[in-house]
Amino acid sequence: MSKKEALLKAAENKVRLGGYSNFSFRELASEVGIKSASVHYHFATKADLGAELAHQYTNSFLAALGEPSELKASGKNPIDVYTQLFRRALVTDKKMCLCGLLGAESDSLPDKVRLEVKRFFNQNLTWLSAAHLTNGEPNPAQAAIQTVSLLEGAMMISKTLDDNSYFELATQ
Amino acid sequence: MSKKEALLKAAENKVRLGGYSNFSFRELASEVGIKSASVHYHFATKADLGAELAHQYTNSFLAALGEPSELKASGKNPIDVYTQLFRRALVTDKKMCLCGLLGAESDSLPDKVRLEVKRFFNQNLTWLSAAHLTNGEPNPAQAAIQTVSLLEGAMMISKTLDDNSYFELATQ
DNA sequence: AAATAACTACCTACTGGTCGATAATTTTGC
DNA sequence: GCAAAATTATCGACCAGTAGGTAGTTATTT
Repeated sequence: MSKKEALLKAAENKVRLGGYSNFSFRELASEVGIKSASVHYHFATKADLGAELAHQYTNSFLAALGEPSELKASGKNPIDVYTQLFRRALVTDKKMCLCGLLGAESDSLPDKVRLEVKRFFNQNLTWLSAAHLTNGEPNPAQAAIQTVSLLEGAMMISKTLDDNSYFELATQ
Repeated sequence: MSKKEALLKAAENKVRLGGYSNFSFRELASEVGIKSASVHYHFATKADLGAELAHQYTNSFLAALGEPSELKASGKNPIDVYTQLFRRALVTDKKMCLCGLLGAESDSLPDKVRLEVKRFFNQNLTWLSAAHLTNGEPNPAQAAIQTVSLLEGAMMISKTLDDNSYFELATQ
């Protein structure tokens, strides 16, 4: 893993625990074994780092999902696959969704970061609409916003109450 | 309004836009017309201020709701009343739910603040369970976590995408 | 020679928090 | 009724620590 990748990974962990202001160049640098000034070589500003982090997070997230039509073709319910991805983030990583956290504080985010968070949710809604459409839902757009809202909310509350059974109950 | 109340109000506005780290003693002080050192007279530490803020927010929120049984008795659906309170926060205040935002970053919060955020959700779940029970829901506890999850999630996404129609679609 | 990736040293701004002092007010004891 | 004591609410000055960011330098690799 390159230093740049290591910096992004370290930043992701911090942001998913406490938001955009929960990481500093000094902390990231010391975690990957360089100096804070060197972080500026890889990312000109903190906003650039945050934006690239959200961008790659979105890409990884969508890549992990696959295509709704292909999931359906292989006998899976794409909504279950989507739910499972959130569950893994909560249960395995024990962390919030990166964009769920950044979205909550989006009013105070630098423009380029906020833009990437918007991209995350727009892409998710597109994916979910397609998924609900293949499931024969009468109103896929509505089902899409309801699915992602429920999952983001249930994740946040389960984290807050430190009890994953709330997530299970909400998604059951 | 006393200086202390003004400080809490100023802090609420900041936190609801960008979380716990989005306010400083200096900012609050200058907004209410005192010096930052004087803020420490009213609140020993930042954590104390944050905890009292979340505590009062929870109390106001529950007071604004009223009792599920009384709402039902006066011909209202308590779940609609609950939804309406969230809608008002989003549409009128144009801000996130204080505890929705703090909950998302609860891993990085001082203990006493996190405790108050937990209290908010525990009280909300109790209220919602009672409300769904009066509505004759077969599984009130499940309906309760689903209701609050959907509302918190829809609020966050509507804020992020800067389009309240997502909230309307999700709650319709 | 140029690009890459790091460094040391430094800057200004801001953070939460502490200190002792100072008025103005309120409470208490005689 | 009044003086002493205590409480309330503020201040300026200061502190150590951290923030993001910059300038100029040094190796290493291409």
